[in-house]
Amino acid sequence: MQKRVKAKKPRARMDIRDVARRAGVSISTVSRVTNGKGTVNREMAERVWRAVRELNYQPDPQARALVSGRSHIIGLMVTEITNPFFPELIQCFEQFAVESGYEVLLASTPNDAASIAMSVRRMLQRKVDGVAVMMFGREAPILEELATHAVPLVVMDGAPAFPKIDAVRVNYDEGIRQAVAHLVELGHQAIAFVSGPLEQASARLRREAFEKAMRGSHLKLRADLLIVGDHTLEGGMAAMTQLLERTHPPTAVVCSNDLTAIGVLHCLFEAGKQAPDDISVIGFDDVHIAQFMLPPLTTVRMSCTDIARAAFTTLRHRIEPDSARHAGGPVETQLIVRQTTSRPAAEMLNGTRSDASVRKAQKL
Amino acid sequence: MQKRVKAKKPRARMDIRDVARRAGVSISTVSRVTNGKGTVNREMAERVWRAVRELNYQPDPQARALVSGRSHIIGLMVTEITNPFFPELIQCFEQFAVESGYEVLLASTPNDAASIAMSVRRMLQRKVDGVAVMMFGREAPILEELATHAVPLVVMDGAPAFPKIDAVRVNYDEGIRQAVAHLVELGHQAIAFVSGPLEQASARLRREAFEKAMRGSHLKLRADLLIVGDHTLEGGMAAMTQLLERTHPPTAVVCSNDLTAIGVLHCLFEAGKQAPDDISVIGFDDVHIAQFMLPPLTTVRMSCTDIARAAFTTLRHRIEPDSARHAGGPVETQLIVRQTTSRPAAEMLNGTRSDASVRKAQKL
DNA sequence: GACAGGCAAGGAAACGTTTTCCTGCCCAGG
DNA sequence: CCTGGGCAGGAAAACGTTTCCTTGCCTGTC
Repeated sequence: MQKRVKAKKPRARMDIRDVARRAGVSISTVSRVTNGKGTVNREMAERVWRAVRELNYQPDPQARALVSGRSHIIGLMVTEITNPFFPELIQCFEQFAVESGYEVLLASTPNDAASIAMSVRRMLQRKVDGVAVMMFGREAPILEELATHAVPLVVMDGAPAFPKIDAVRVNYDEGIRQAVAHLVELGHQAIAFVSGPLEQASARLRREAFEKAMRGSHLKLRADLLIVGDHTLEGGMAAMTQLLERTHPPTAVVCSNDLTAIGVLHCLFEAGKQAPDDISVIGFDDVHIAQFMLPPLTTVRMSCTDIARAAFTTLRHRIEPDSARHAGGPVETQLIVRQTTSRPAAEMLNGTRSDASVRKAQKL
Repeated sequence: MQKRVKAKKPRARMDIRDVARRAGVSISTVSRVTNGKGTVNREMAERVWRAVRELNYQPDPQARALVSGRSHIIGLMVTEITNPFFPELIQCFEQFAVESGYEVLLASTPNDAASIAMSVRRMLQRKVDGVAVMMFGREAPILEELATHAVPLVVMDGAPAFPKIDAVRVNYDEGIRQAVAHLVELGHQAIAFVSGPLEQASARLRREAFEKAMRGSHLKLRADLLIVGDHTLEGGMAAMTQLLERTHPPTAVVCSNDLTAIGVLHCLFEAGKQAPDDISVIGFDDVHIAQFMLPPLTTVRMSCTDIARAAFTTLRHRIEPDSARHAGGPVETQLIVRQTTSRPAAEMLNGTRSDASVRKAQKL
């Protein structure tokens, strides 16, 4: 009776019962063997594994989840998926997850409370084992709801919004310090900063890093050169427009992310100016496309692989306390000098405006 | 006995039994009501719905999937998630999916056979109700394996690789015809085309569209101006490098996607030239960032919303035959003229090379 | 030598649904 | 008046696992 004589439908998938039958053991034993829980005889385990291989048995995740309560799915919540940094991050994260036998459920929500709440609901309903969130403005409601349900959580871009929440720590200070130092060395004195939306922890942290860096130099921090943007291309344009209207415009601007910097570059272009001749520009993230800008963008690099790894490892450690905890310190950042920075034009130092071509002549 | 006196753990989630009890009906009735299957008394249905609302009952997807065999999850397989067109597409797709009560399982695989096979396995294991694939080189193995398991499938970028597979149709011809016509009108005669990897259906289709468009003009199609690229920034650079080495270089180049065009722009920059003065450049996709290039990229727009909608609707129609089928024809494409195209420099028409600054003078 | 204790393995309950089967019931048609 | 058929709704089976409980056996200790 090993094979049914009149098997009407050759069942698509192998059952745990099939394995048990083939190995000549009970299904409990098969379960114990495949999950590595409990104690089993060596030789018997061997038989089970062989049967598993021969039948190409793969347990049904749904059934498994139903009884164990663990879905082996990790939720990944992002806003602004349009920011090219995110796809890179998502890909890395997914890779780590898959390697460890997890699946990734994506929620790319608009940044309004209603959508976010909806996404959280969906995650909860699917019984995700953990959630990684990226770049939210107001993460409080999420954290609350997820915490209520005891879902492990990690925020990927900075501040531990609540003491109990894991966060991957990023050393924003160093990269931005390098950026400012680089500009100072080139002779800049009026340096502007275009931040992201300040509800975002990462945006706040970056701005604070800038302020710290400025305090560390001999330069004074001019409040009129601190613009709050929104981490988008359009935001970058708007910010630069404001900056150009200042009576004493900056000679350099550092941006909270690359998208903003690209927007700034574009604004300059529309105003008939360009980096670095008229104004030096520095971005943040080192998105892949940054080096293809015209001219290639000087920016601060932050490794998405590092962030993804840190996030996943921390999360996994919460889910399976036996797994390795994240080793190593914060994710480091580092200035990459390309071609949007140079010495400020001489007359700009006096705070007067002038025509770019004239300045070029002077530089020669 | 409505409330248990000594409820030890207030169960996190409401059960179908709780609803049944509260509504004073059997669980079968609750199931029938919430799924809209079978026939139920109006007034009784009302009672059930009220109980559902009051208890905030949400059925457990795992249990539901276990018995019904349908997971309400749709797999989304993409390669090259780095291409900024994809995030936009993903977001749209997810939105449509969520609106219809589906979840999206993301698989952003490298483009090698092993990874793809693995992703397919994962999808199968999770019992996805359908799969949408985007931009694969060799989709054959996927299609085969998925077809074996009778999983509905839609390919999002073009050719119906197999007669039985759904595909969202895109009218590549029109946009590219407009692009070529635009260049012809400006007076270009030597027009190059940088294609994507030809294993990709969409890349082939776009190239054929270009050939068709050229045949439709009085221009002759020069084989030495047909470069095959790979849809990446680096590929665009490499292609332009080749083109510049031609004894009779083109005065205009149309690219199979925006990334390629941006690579081309960058190559020009490194060679001390620039669009459109030295060479006109046209992209394809109209990625959001295209308009922020310096100068803003002339390109062919293809709506990611349209594609996502078409893909999801077709897929859903396969999954639930009662749902609406996709209405409307192919997704249309359309030239967006920005600033990387202009009349060719006079002396370029003779096929000689010259210095850009000299040419600028001539133009005045 | 009896008995406690641990270990290996099987049996069966449980997880939360959908779906099949079955039982009344009402109504219409002969 | 009897009967067949459809409809509303309940009981129970099924889905494929994990996990708890039990049993038998072996070992070491008093």
